[in-house]
Amino acid sequence: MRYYAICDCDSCYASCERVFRPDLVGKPVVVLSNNDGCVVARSKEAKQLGIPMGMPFYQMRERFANADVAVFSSNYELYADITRRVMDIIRDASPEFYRYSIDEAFCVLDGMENFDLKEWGEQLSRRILKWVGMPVSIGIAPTKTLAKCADRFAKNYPGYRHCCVIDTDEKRKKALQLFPVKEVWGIGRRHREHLEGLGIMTAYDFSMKPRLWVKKEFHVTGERTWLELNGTDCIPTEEMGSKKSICTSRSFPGMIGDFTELSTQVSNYAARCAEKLRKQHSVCHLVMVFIDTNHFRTDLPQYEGFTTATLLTPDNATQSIVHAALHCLKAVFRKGFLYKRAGVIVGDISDAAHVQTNFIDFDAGRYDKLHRLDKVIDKLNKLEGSETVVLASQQYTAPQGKGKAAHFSDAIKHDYRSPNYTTRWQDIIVCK
DNA sequence: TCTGGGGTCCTAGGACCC
DNA sequence: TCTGGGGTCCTAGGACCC
Repeated sequence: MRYYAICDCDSCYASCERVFRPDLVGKPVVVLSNNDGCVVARSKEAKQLGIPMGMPFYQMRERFANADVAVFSSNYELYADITRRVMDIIRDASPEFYRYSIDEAFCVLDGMENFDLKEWGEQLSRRILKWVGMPVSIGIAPTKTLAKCADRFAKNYPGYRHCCVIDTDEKRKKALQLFPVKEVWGIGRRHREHLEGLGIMTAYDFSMKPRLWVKKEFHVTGERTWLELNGTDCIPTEEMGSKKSICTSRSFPGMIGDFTELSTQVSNYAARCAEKLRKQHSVCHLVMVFIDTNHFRTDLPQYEGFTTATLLTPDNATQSIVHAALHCLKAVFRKGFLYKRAGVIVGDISDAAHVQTNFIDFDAGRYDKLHRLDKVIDKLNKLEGSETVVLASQQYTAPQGKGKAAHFSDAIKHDYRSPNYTTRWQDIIVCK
């Protein structure tokens, strides 16, 4: 019998913040989205206070102060570094590893027939807590969906000591009977409404429905979930290959009506996409740009613009992507609206090693130059911090002598950001 | 004043082809 | 009155995930 383990950081962002703030252990902690917009992560204590996910910060500010909730702006540099350390430990401890998201990884536990899986999981969780300071829960079962259920038990009941194993049919049935159907991996809001409307409340109720009925009502994805709950392993362990599309988008702290200012933002997002492409050794053929007005401001005229451009030759050079994105922006921009959000998506992604050069656009010298330039820029930005070197179009100097050129990162509000303890020398902790 | 960001897969329906 | 049938590809939108 094959087993899967899901290893999942508990309240990941909040726990990352606590790694260097042990005084906050046991206290409510929340992490905010970009621009300190809304709550995107909560510690267990914050959840117990009834703070909902996605709640706008400005509506909670007072309540947070009263309840002594520690508030942090999101610090993805810190979270990326802490979780990388966690993932390294999991990778070392498991036969086959695949990272599923920033805070989760699946392991395929082949060849561990002689191991006590419960003991293995408990040890791994203890090791990560000791070495990195991150609490991790582990669920182990014959399918990924059941492992996710087990993980939930490991998280919610301290008696499991951070690891829950479903390895018999009795345990499976008992777990599913205690498990609300809406919390099953793969059951979202729409399916939940549908199921609960039919009186199907637990994962067990769902698992007992006839397979054909499930397929008719919930299509192949619902059928897969049903099979997995019944113990049939059918969600493929995909190779964490290259992404098929890459998106960089932001909401602005205020609103932007000026084309030049907007084009600075779009240039930055395009440059980020190009960087991400190079990092996974890919090129894209398609560049897409969208701009949206603030849909909360129903008193203002609304507009959502979206347009695409195809590159003559698939590419990942910053200059090429930025050029295409600005071309899109010109096409989609309408004067007279105040924009709140913009983004660049690159799609039709393929391997950089197999680029077919287009004859019309054939200029090997130009490509070679751009790519060498990007290599140097990437290196400098890695060494000296991102956005040390940027294209001119990424720099916007505000008119009327507002003074300083607005940098990409400066455009985002983050009043409660913690130091980058592990990635910047100037932020390193000093013992006094 | 202030309301996140980044992905995947599946399906239905239209365009188009023979 | 009578006006085929079957296949593929593409795209928009829905649903889900973290």
